[in-house]
Amino acid sequence: MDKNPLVLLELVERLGNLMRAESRRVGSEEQLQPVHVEALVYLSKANRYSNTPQALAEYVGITKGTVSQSLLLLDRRGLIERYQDDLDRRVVRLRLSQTGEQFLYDNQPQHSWQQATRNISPNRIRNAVSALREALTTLQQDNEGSPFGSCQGCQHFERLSARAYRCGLMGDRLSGPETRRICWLYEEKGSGAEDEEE
Amino acid sequence: MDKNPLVLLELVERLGNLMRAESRRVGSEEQLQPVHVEALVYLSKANRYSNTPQALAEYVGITKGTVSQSLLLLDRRGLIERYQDDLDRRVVRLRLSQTGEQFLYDNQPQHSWQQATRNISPNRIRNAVSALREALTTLQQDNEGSPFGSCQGCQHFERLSARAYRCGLMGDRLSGPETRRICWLYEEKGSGAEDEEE
DNA sequence: CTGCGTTAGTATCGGATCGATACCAAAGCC
DNA sequence: GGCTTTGGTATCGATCCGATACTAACGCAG
Repeated sequence: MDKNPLVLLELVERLGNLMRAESRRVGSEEQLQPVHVEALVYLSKANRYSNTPQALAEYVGITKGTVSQSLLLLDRRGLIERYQDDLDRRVVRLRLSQTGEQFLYDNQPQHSWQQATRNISPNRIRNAVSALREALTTLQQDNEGSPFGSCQGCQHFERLSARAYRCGLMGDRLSGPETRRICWLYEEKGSGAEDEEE
Repeated sequence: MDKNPLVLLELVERLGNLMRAESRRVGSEEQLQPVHVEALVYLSKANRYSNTPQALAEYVGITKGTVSQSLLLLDRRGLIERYQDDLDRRVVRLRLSQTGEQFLYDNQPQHSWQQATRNISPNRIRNAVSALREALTTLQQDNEGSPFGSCQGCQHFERLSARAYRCGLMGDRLSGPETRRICWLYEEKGSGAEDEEE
């Protein structure tokens, strides 16, 4: 009786479908497609290494060409701002505009989810998170995809002092809040060797 | 620090995106879109109450018109069969054809997921399933959506004897395997009062 | 600095999804 | 028989999405 993993898959897919429908509902009054809402939510959580079209494309799983179109639309609507990177003038950096922030604040795409999970004990949620995180990590490795994660658990993360952090890969100082955002350079803390217990 | 639910949402959405990408990959050689693969997988798990275009539409979260198109395509390709219901001649019943079964068997859309979850202990998976199931139930209630579930946990499920089951709502006898398929008439067993422990 | 390969992003095109609307046929109910 | 409701289908227009080709900037070698 080892079909519990498939049951889990079914739940994940179905919840994903429902939340996509929710994105559709939220965006419909502003004529936004689900993928646009997803992009806005992503940008609200991206850090300085992941706020580019490329990272967004990889995150949502579509090609950079398509993402480029969506970003043009969001820019025309004034929901995001695009500006050039200082060092590498090829890369475009993205951030939510004031209007974009307001849109998310007004529409709360995640509200129904928070309602739906409010009666689940923190402990069970932590357990579920840990199980799904493991599935995600393995899945990403198998697909050669980029990782996406936040500083906790990243092997490049360094703590300089009580409230000063640093990314060892890029060498940048990081603020406390920034260490909790989505990063594109995330690499699982290998802790030396792999555990291979049966 | 109660943002764990949002972390869970992020994981669910990202895993959903990855599995959708997987569906795209699986279907690409047969020129099938992700939604077609999803439909085939759904039909492989649907029971006698849920193998209709309507139920499928509700399950994947798109309109019945769109689903109708997809089903026409799958029919033309010989992956599914459509036949009329005996009692209500408006309703169309769907089932996988031999070719459709073979397609799923050859391509194993769920293979990468099973790989990704093979090292997660059954216990953690069970916990995750239970937490997500609760989220799903609440979400569906809030959205007035149909439930979708299998007989275990459904209030209409009756056990006649060791190996004989029955759906109390429809009055039909059910075989053992059928009690594990996806049903559209699922209603959560209320069990009187809710547990509200902290 | 010149040339060459690589990378980030954009533009364009065609195929396909998707929602909206209208439509048809069967069922249920007086 | 009429009337409403329900399950599916057909058509249309908007939009996404992948594929391809393209531009501009970086990096490196010499």
